Amino acid sequence: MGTEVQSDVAVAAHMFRGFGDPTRLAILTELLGGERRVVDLVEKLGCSQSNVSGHLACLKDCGLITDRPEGRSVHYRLATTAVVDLLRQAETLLGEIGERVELCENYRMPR
Amino acid sequence: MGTEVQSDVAVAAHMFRGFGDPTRLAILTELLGGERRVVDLVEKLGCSQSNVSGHLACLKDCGLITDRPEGRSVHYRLATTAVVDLLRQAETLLGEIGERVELCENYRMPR
DNA sequence: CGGTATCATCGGTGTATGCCGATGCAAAGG
DNA sequence: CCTTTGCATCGGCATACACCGATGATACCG
Repeated sequence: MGTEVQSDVAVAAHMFRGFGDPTRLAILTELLGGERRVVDLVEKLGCSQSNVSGHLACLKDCGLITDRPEGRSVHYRLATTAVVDLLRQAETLLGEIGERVELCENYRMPR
Repeated sequence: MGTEVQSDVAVAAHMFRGFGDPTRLAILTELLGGERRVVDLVEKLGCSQSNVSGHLACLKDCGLITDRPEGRSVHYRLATTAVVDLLRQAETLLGEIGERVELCENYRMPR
């Protein structure tokens, strides 16, 4: 019982971590606009292709996104509307505490 | 606009990271049951008091929780119902992809 | 006043992970 | 075939950060 809750918390934290990286979140946000190819995301985000592919693999394994291979390219999209709902709820929360979050420096090294 | 979106993404990712640590998420989950003292959380979570205090400071600075000093003890609680809503939405999402998340090993979790 | 309880903060450490360039690999096109 | 294009994966750093024990700081109690 107690351990089960612990496990649930661990899984939930794992999922939140999927959203907790700027690059991954930028990918998810971009996918709000519909399917995107890897090369499109690379151009949009301005980071390396290997980096984007790595994050896509993570998001896919986590079940947050789905892929649709087509010829040489692979199209990615959000796996479920529940992801959209969570992002929208996050926007709501940010509307209330957004300023605070920016000020939080407890776990943020200067360099 | 573009840079603004980037900034928003960074802030949102920062907030998600608040939920993305097992200990912090366990704290937030425990606070779903109402106000808790630090010592209560320490006993419940079974980790060091300094660790709990550190996470509480982070969550507080991020605006996710609020504190209410009372004598020697400090009572913590969720700052807004929007936090509750986000946690509930996360449960919904986990209900759909929870199994997948457990299998994701691209970016391991800290122990 | 000492003594104790509650919590915050500091210093140090180990590790997870975000990043890149290089490489591997499959699908189109000539 | 050979080349090009689109992705995935590997090897390797660099560092953010989660953790603990020790130390302060404050309020309560005898």
